[in-house]
Amino acid sequence: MATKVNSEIEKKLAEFRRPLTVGEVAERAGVAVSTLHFYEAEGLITSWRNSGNQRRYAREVLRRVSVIKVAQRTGIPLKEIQEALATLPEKRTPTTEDWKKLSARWRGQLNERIERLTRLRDQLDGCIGCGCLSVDSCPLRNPGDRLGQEGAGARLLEIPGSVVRGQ
Amino acid sequence: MATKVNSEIEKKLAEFRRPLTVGEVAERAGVAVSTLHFYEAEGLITSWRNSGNQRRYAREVLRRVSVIKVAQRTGIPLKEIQEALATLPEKRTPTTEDWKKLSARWRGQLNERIERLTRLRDQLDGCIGCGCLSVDSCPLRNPGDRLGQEGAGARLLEIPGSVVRGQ
DNA sequence: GTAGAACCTCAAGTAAACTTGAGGTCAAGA
DNA sequence: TCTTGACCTCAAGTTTACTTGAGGTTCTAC
Repeated sequence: MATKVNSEIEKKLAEFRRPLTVGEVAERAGVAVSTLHFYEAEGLITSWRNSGNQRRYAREVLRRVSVIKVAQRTGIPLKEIQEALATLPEKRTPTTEDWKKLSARWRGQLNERIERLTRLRDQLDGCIGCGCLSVDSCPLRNPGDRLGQEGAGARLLEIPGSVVRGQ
Repeated sequence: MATKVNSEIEKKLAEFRRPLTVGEVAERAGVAVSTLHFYEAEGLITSWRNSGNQRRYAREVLRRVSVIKVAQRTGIPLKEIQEALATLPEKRTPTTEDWKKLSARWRGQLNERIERLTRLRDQLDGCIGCGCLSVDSCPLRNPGDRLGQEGAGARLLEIPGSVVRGQ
């Protein structure tokens, strides 16, 4: 009897530990299969291959993908996310502590973004309609923080060239 | 004597009304010349040509460019900025009231973005390090607002395909 | 054992917002 | 007049984060 119960438990354990296919990861993580291919190529996640050359994933990858998406929503570019993830231990499965460090790292950036946007909103209220926008002293026209303004998109657009040489 | 003073004043007025070249606009607005070409091609600003086919700008363009840049920093994509600017009167020079309408329109969006980021930060604090990230009930993994998340970059990245079919 | 779903690779395409380059014209000062 | 800097056009390149497509293999269930 006991052996029967044990084998049941083992079955479940085995199922739980069973590696995931790309399709499964895509489904559960809510991303496209092509995205997983892409993340792997960029070194954000890893996998191994089965005998037929198909990708297999450890369950841990689900959390990784979640973290990637959360970080992206805060406006952090993939490259930075990759760097942050690279600080996670490779040998052992990352612990709660490991993840918390990442969280702390990103929380600061998020706060900065929020502050910048808040300042911008306050200035927008007072500034955009008035005459000062056409004058050099307007805070909107000459923001102190000219680099790394806004998320991946805007950051890309404001660093190279135009802003460096002007503004 | 009076005529001399008058001619001085007229000189200054003429100087003030003198149309600007691309180079001048670029310098004063803090953008690259190529950016102005680009904005013009996209219908964000206008110019006329002199006899030698060079662009000339009304001074008003400086304010327009400022507004464009401010709007961009709030995370509004150029296309939307173009649409908003298109609501400005073409015949007369836009008044303070005209600009205020734009400001109001964008302030709402800015507020939304700030709120979303703030929620995200609060969730990040409680969530990323805990176990719930791997579970479907985690707010970070299943944010209620899946569309139009974040600025131009992220919005682009989250609308098409992957998210629609998953998450 | 075979159909059909799922997977593989690699190249190319997409979107936004510009920049860079080539090849040529225009304007202002010595 | 001549040189040099500022302009012009148009095509192509850049970055991020993926997606799409073509052409081919593997898995799974009947």
